[in-house]
Amino acid sequence: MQFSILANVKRIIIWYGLALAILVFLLKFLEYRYIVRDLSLEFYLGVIAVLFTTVGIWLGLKLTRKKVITISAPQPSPPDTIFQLDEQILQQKGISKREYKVLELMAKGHSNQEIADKLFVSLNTIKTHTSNLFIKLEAKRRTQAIERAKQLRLLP
Amino acid sequence: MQFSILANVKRIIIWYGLALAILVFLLKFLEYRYIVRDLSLEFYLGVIAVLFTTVGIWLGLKLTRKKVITISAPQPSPPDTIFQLDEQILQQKGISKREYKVLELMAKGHSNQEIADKLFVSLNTIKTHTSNLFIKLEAKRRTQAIERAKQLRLLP
DNA sequence: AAACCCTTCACCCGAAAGTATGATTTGCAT
DNA sequence: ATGCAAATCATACTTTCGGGTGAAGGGTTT
Repeated sequence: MQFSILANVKRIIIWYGLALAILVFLLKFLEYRYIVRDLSLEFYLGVIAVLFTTVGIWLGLKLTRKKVITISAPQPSPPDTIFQLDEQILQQKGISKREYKVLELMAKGHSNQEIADKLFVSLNTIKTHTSNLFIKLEAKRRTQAIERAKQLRLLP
Repeated sequence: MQFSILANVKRIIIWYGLALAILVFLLKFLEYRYIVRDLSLEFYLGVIAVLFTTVGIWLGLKLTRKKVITISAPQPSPPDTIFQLDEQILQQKGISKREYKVLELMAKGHSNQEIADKLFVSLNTIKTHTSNLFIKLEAKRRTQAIERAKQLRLLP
């Protein structure tokens, strides 16, 4: 929500006053022409109340529109710019193909065991790869390695 | 979190009618006692209008706060690179401010201890936050939580 | 006042991650 | 063939994570 609230308030007040004036005029007009005394004060009050409650609700909604939630809006993830791997940096950092594969799976949130299963190697092998990755990416943790890799355009 | 809308509406209507009745009574009473014809119809209308606009705004706020009304607003997500946090999803997932702060620092590659130091709280507190985050993001690991959060547009 | 959420913190325990070191095999280049 | 990097695996050990549970205080809503 990026618009001036103050600017809008002024307009709202103007509209508010205008609506009120028109309404009063309309009622006066009707009162002395057609309906006259058939309708009691209670009726008028009711009409006004309902009308302005509606206005109020509308205002309330408008003012807090940002808080309205969406029930189902699954983001179809990346409509982003097409990711282009920077292989130069890959070579520059001395990251091998296998290590990069591990890095990818790591970034997807897989555990070492899951990566091992996916690549049909042992857990220890993955540990070795990750350890080497951390050294080459100057990271202490996998989350740090992932962040580093994204900054280096090694990951989308 | 869903709850009975109908039950609330019934109560609101009752209160609404009651307030209206009381107001009418009050006005009638005043009309024939003290103020009488000094005040014009316009004045009454104005008072009623303002009053019920207030009620309306209050209602609007209450309704939106309770998330009863849902208006889907699927944003097309402009091709620019500026990250726009999707607060709707944040609320939808029930992620608190503190939890989000932790999530941010987590995504930057910090350990729980580092996050604790940065936020001046204990390690155990961060552990609680992360645990709750994993539940809310349906993740088993921090790397998975980060990946999930990025897909949900909660993180750049 | 009661119910509820957020934030904070604690303790325990098991699982996963990370460190260090060493070994074997394979493919590729000198 | 020799040397070397890559890939594989192992053992042992430390650190970090994560799950489960409980609880206290502050704030808001009912």
